[in-house]
Amino acid sequence: MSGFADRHLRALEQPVVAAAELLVGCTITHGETAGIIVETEAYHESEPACHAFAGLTPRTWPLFEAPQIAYVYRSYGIHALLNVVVEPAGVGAAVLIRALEPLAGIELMRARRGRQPLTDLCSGPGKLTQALGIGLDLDATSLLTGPIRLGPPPPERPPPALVIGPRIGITRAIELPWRFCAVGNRNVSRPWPRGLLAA
DNA sequence: CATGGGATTGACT
DNA sequence: GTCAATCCCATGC
Repeated sequence: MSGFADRHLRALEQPVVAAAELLVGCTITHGETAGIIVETEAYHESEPACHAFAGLTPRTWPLFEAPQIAYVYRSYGIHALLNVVVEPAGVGAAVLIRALEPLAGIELMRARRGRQPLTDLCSGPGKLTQALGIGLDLDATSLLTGPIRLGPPPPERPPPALVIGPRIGITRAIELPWRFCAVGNRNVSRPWPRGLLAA
C-alpha cells in the first residue's frame, strides 16, 4: 500500500481538523452519482459553532458515535447537509462536506437539481445533497458499508493543494481557520477573488 | 408550550 | 447587494 489509496480510512482516524484536510480529494458515492470532495469544514464539540457544543441531544447524538457514519441534518428548514463523523465515540466532531466535483451520474444530478451547468450541481453543501439524492433518512448510516460510500481519491486524480480559511455561514468561532478547499477548483461554494490566491 | 435562530439557496433590486 | 422560504430543535418561561 502506498500513495493515497487508504486516505479516506486514515482520515477517519484523525482529529477532526486533520480529517477535514485528508478528506479533500476523496470520493462520495450514492447510487449512480458520485463526486470528488473539493471543500470541507471541521466542527468540534469544544467550539460553539458545532452542533455538539450543546451536548448530546435527539438531533446531535450521531456526532458522538464512533467515526465512519454520516451526520445529516436539516439546515434553514430546507436543505440537508452531509457530515462525516470522526474522532472516538463520546467525542462530538464531524467534517462538513461543502462541495464536490461531479464525477458520475451527472445527468441524474442535472435532473435532481433542475440546472444544467456542471459547476452548479454540487458547489455547495445543500446543492450536493440534492444532486446525490441524500436526505435526512441517511442520518447515522455507515459511510463504509451503507448507502453513502466514502472512497479514496481516483488514481488519476491525486489530492489537490489546499486553500485554508475561516468557515462559512456561521456566527460563532468565526476566527478558526477550519475550512479547506482544493486550490483553483471551480466547484467550491465560494471561490476567492483572483489575486487572493497568491503564494 | 412559545419562541427564535440557523453549517443555505435562489430570485430579485 | 437584499430577502424570503421553511422546519427542526434548543432554549426559556
